[in-house]
Amino acid sequence: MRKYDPQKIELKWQSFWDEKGYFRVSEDKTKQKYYLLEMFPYPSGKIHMGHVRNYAIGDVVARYKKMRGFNVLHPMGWDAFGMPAENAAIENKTHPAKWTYDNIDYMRTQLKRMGFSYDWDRELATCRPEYYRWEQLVFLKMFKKGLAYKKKTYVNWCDLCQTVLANEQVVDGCCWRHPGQEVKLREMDSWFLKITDYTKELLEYCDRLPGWPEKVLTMQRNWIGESHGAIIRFPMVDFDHTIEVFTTRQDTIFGATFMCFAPEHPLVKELTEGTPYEEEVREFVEKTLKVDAFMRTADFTVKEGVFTGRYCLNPVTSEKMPIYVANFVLYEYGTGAVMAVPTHDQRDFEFAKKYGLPLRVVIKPKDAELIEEEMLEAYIEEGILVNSGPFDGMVNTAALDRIAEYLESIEMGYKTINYRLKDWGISRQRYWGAPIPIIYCPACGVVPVPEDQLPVLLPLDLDLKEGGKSPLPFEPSFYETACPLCGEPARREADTMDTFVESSWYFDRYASPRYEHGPFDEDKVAYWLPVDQYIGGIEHAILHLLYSRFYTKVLRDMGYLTSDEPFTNLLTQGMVCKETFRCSEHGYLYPEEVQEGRCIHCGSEIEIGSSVKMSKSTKNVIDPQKLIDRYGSDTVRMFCLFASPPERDLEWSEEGVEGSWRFLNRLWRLISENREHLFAVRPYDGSSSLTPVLKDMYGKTHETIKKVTEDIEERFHFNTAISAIMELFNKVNQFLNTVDEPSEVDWTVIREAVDTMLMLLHPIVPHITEELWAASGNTNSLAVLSWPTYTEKALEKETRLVVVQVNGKVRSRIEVPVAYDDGEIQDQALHDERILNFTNGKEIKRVIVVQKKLVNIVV
RNA sequence: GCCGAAGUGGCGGAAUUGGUAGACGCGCUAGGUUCAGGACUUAGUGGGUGUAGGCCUGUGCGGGUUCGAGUCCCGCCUUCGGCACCA
Repeated sequence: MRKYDPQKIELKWQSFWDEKGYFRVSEDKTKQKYYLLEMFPYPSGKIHMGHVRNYAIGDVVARYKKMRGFNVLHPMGWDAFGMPAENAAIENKTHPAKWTYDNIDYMRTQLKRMGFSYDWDRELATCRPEYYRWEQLVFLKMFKKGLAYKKKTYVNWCDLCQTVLANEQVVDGCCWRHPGQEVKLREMDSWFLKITDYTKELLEYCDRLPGWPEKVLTMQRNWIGESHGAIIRFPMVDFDHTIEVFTTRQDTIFGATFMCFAPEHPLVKELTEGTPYEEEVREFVEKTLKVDAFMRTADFTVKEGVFTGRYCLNPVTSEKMPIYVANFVLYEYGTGAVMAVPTHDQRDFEFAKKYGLPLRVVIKPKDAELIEEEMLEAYIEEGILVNSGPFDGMVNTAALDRIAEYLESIEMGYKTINYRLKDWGISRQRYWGAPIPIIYCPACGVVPVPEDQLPVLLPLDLDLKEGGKSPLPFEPSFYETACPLCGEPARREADTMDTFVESSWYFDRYASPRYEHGPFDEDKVAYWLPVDQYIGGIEHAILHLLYSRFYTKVLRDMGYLTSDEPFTNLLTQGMVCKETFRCSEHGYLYPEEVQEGRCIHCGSEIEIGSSVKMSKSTKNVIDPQKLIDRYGSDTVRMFCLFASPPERDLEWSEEGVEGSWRFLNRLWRLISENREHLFAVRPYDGSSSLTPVLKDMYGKTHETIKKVTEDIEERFHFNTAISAIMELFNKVNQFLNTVDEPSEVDWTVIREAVDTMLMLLHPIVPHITEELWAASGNTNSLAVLSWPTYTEKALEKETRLVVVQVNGKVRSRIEVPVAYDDGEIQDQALHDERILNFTNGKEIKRVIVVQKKLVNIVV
């Protein structure tokens, strides 16, 4: 046989699998289904190491499950709408559609070159009308159910994106796509999806997803942000309104001495209009809103506010409380207004001190007094209620419920739960997205596009505008239409949907991707869904994974789906990381711009930075295509799986890739050099008796099957699975190195070991294993073969190793017949020569024998 | 501040239920092969110490439980991730 030439054999087997159609699946009720899905890629241009790792992990599981007899659905598609396409199109003077479809074509060949076992017949791209028409249909159904609505409100705006962002897309007060680009609040008309209708279920089901990492569930729980408290009503003085406030501290109600509004609160304008305070309040509101979200919400920002000239009444003390507008009150949280209790809340305390507002202690420590004038900070510990009427003397935490009930009895409030989660803003003022199927008629108002007029096509014959502004509102051929109700001229909605809408249901569409009579063929969806195993990056812990859960529940309630949750099991793989190179002249450098520790542009010494996620901005990227060209995809796959367990970050290592390459070459040589011998015998079947060395190899083979099966099945720990196979390989190799002329029986045992290795390695490195499998005389394809099973008999041994400790320290290891019981083992251990050195002349206090594995002698 | 995860050789990482710490791979050292390099191959490789059999020590730090602790308990430290003027 020739030497290992991955380029040749990999292409050969890829077309073999393709021609045989091994990975095309249909609903087969006689088999157990297994839906394995990796997060679909954005067609950014070419695949990166993150994709390779994600899809290598998924492919092992898919191929393994197939070998285990499951009917495996393993689809692939493209998350194809989104801004990068527009930006690239403007830059390269092309069209987002062309850019996107070209990228898809290239990336598809790359994925095929990796040998992933996808059912390519199910491929979908979300930018195709055949896909987004159903998204528009579901939107209309949501609109009719009141789950999609439009409102004018303050939204997050990114200047670079030229669009609105959802709350989930704001990270540290900045745009998620543009770190450092501060998000501004802007008052706009926007479409929202009512995810808050499902808040409780989304939260409750966090406890019913045992297959999800605790980390992701915690992040989702945090994001939903449940807090138990009460709504309290404050009647206003000389103004016909009652202010409602949410608080978790209703126990402090007797100490509430003033009220604060968020600057965005619509009531602020009403309260001050035409009063002497109007001007000052307006100035303050404007000034505060100009400050970006991050600075405004930083805890070092000084608490500031301005008096509105209005008062309300404390519902339990009837005391007059001045109403302020304050920068620290968040409009998005609670009701946008807070009751201020300066004695027991630090923010309120600072605010009261600054503006000379009254303080009243209502909680005191158990064994001390608190005097308002002497307080230097708010008292926030547990304590005893004082100045609280009928509640005096109670422990404040115990009084929470009682005070809520009291407020309820006087109709001044009620117990409630508040959530941080807000409705999902999906309007985007961008071009490359799915049009929102709505028409505005001067006479009839907001009118949904009739379902039989779907899809509302995104026009492709447009020129993009510099800076990213959408051309849709400027394109009469798009926005000019007739009202479906009255037939008069009307205007189309020109906003498109957030691309996260497309990715919230694509996994359902894979069940029937070509279905033309609705979003889903219900029988097929019922067969395949939910996804049994979902695999992707942790960065989607709240965004995509929360939206998808919400959509699943909406689609279920519309009757499309029967499952409550989209993904039964979730694996969040770690990032691929690499150190960075930096030149004082040229900034970050690509690895190829560095030679012998120097910048190839200026020759100055480079600075090596710590290992961070591979990204274009830090230029610490490795192009997987170059690796494939050099080593083949099997080596790349193996490296990704061997270097670390999937949930952990993967540290890039050139030497590590070399190691995988060397192993595959050794495997190739082992089989090609012994091909005739292997070819001539059948694998050992366990019937004839074996020499101890051969019995050892036979046992090791079956141990390896057990270990690898458990590692893949139970833990997805492919790194240890590969280690185990390497151990078996080393054993076979060592045998061949020490025995000059192996006998026929020897070869049968070797053949079994080699066959087993190829079967176990197949999901990891499918091409080389197919080639070697065929080369050693097998006629069937590994891709459709059954996963090997181990026999208990093979694991049985004649002797076992027992560790002997004296006072917990290992002093000897003895080989005993397996038939020995604990007493016989103990006896032999006590008479062991090495052990006698430690026990001679000492009193043996105690001897512990553990599971025939270990003896500990206490002297 | 709250919540979560993690800390093991020169490096990536093993040790699944408390029972041989460092599997497997990389790197390194020495030898073989080679004109040389690479590739391949043999042996070694936590630290300390001894001519040697060996001994001592060792899983972030300090305690504890146990015959026995990387693993369990208590108290810290560090790193990473999430949430956070959340009322």
